[in-house]
Amino acid sequence: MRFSKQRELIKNIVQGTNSHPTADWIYKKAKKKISNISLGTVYRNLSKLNQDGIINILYDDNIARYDWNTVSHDHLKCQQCGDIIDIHMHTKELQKEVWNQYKFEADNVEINITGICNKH
Amino acid sequence: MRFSKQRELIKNIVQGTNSHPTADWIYKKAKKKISNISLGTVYRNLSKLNQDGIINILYDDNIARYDWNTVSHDHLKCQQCGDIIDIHMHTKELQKEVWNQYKFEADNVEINITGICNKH
DNA sequence: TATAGTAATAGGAATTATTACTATTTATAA
DNA sequence: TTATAAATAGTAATAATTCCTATTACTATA
Repeated sequence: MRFSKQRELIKNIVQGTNSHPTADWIYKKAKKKISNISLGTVYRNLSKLNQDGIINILYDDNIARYDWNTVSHDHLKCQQCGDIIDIHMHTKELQKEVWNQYKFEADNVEINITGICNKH
Repeated sequence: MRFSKQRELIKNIVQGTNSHPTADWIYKKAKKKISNISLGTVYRNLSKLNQDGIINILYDDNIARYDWNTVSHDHLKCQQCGDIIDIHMHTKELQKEVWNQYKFEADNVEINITGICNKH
């Protein structure tokens, strides 16, 4: 992958926040540094960075959000403030269970939990 | 909730398939019976039926799919054929765990597992 | 039963999110 | 340097969803 300052900026923006930003949020932030950056560039690079395992995509209902954390894949979503909190659950047992029960070869297990976070 | 033949039809379409259809699929199917039904009507009624607990919404990446099965909330998604299989996992322990670890009051736990199903 | 008032519903337009296309620019390697 | 392949900006297209206003189902009254 060839270097580009746009991609570098986009990567830094994602890696600089814990807020699981949307493409649009990243675009607005990027515009402050490169004023003529295009939204297409943002989307293209986000998906490229994801393909290379540098960042992670998660889907909050029907919109894509981006996460620097490529290890833990579970999330708590607060229904009151909308915050999304990264957590790590032990999923190996679940993987075994779906094999035993359904003969399904699990590759990735993702747990999304909604509720009320400890700020309320 | 007032009766409408559009909603009745939409409910029957969702309840008549195991394929976790998208809004667009339901719309096309509905058009065969009510040719001028609008996509907005389909969306509105799907979300109304969901609010009333008659059907269930699940998100396959960023597109909404609808499920007659309002009990089991976990899914296996095959990466080969795209099929989505309803399963039921025990999530009470997970609920307890997030309370103990994060003081997060879990309301709903949803597990999405991707991999290869037993047809391959 | 017929009618009038009203709130829910419908269709279609509008909005939002994402992807595709193309002419131009830029990073990199010979 | 220069060739060239990849990336960009800008714009148009598509996809997914929500909003707006005319229409309709339902209820109470005559």
